[in-house]
Amino acid sequence: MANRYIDKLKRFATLNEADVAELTRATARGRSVKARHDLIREGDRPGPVFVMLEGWAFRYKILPNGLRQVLAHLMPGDACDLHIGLLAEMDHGIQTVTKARIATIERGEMEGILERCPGVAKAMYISQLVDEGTMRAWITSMGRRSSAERVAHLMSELYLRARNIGLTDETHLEVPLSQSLLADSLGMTAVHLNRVLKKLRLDDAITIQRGSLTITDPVKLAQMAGFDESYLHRRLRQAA
Amino acid sequence: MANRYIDKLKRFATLNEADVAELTRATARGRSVKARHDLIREGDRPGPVFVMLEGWAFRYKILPNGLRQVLAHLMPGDACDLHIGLLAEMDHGIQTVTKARIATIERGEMEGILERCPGVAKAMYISQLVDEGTMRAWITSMGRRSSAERVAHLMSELYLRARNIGLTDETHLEVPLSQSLLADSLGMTAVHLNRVLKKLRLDDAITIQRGSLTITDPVKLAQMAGFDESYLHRRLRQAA
DNA sequence: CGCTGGATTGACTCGGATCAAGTCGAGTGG
DNA sequence: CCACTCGACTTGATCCGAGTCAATCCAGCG
Repeated sequence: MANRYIDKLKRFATLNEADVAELTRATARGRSVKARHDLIREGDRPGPVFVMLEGWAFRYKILPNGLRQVLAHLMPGDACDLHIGLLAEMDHGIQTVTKARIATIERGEMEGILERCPGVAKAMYISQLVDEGTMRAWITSMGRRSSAERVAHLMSELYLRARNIGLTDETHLEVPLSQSLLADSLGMTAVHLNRVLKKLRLDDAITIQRGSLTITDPVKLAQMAGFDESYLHRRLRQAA
Repeated sequence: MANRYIDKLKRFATLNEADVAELTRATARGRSVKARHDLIREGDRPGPVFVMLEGWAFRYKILPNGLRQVLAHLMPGDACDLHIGLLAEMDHGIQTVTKARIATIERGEMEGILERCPGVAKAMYISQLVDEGTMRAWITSMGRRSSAERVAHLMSELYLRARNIGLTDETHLEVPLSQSLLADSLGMTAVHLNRVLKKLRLDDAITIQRGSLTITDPVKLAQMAGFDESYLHRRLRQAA
């Protein structure tokens, strides 16, 4: 059975059989969760590390005035922070978008894995660095890109990440995110997002319809996004 | 002699004498760097982990069109990513604001410390989680707060972080950041930042003059920022 | 004493928010 | 099978926060 988490970690470091066995064991039990369910809420005490096996989720914060900001999208193979258990409480919530299957790894077990399997530890740390790079890209987008550039950039990010885990065909990808969720990801209103999407459609860059994203012109999209894919770190340091 | 890095780590976990000795040794040699000097540039291959002993610096990205986005401010006691060496190249640069003193810890040495000193490792991981929380707060600010709220929020962050390392008196703090640097931190223009600062001054919330920040009304400031200081994690998990 | 880089202010423009109607599609129940 | 409903998407009209452009102002300094 496919385990996208292990597949993803393999992209970051060489895993030997023992590593894979250990990871397979740790993520064997997956529980199912329904759509729009909070896996954890802001203020909660962190539980075990968890890993998305199937389905999408997102990290978010709610401001006192009720506004929501999405902080990251989690797709199959993504995990929360490795050391999440060190903090007393969550500074943000994580909610599923779709039905999902989630594996949880208890804190002690995670520490054991990091200790026993240096290859896995390396892959997990790289994965975390990549996630941080994505956050920096989001800050940059929010601060210094126009709304059309922001949309193009997010779509590029989602497309490339999905492609890395085999969720795309040539130009096409299932994106189960509503426009209001996308708007809350990009720091704009749903109304304005809708207009930007229309413009991108008319410019023959991308089309989103019923949860299905089509990249009409990848080059144009990447250009208008000012997208630098190196931040998703295809170029990893080779040496040990 | 004061070592703000060790002081800061002590806030996150209990360090025994061996831990302190190890850290003292590792950060003993500090080199001096002049103001406005790039410690590392986007695209560079990461070198050793480094730690700010004195002075301020900032992480930043430059977009193709020349716009700059500041991603984080580093003050004494702050460090770059622990595992920075795992990546092939930097996705952002780090530049000093003022003259600074920097300690560098080679990769092998850092691995040794993480292995030999679990207390230090824990403190460093918590410190990194706090930095990530700060990034999430920035994304939230950029996406969903008005410009005045953003300014108030950043000033609250800087004040509290500075207070944690003993750089403030009651209401007062040296902030060596120019208005254009602040504007690039907050995703706005220097002109508009200037107007917002004026408004905050007239509202008797804060005053900035010649690099000196005065918090006139801390309560008002925190209120208008919607500032939740728990994200700087004063409440850490107690248990081992 | 004039030069220079930051800070400040004013006049004007524009991107994106807000407010207000619809429209469309997938269920749901009669 | 069709009317009803509800949530998500679209579109238009208007408003306002923030950007842009362009002058100063001011302190520090060679």
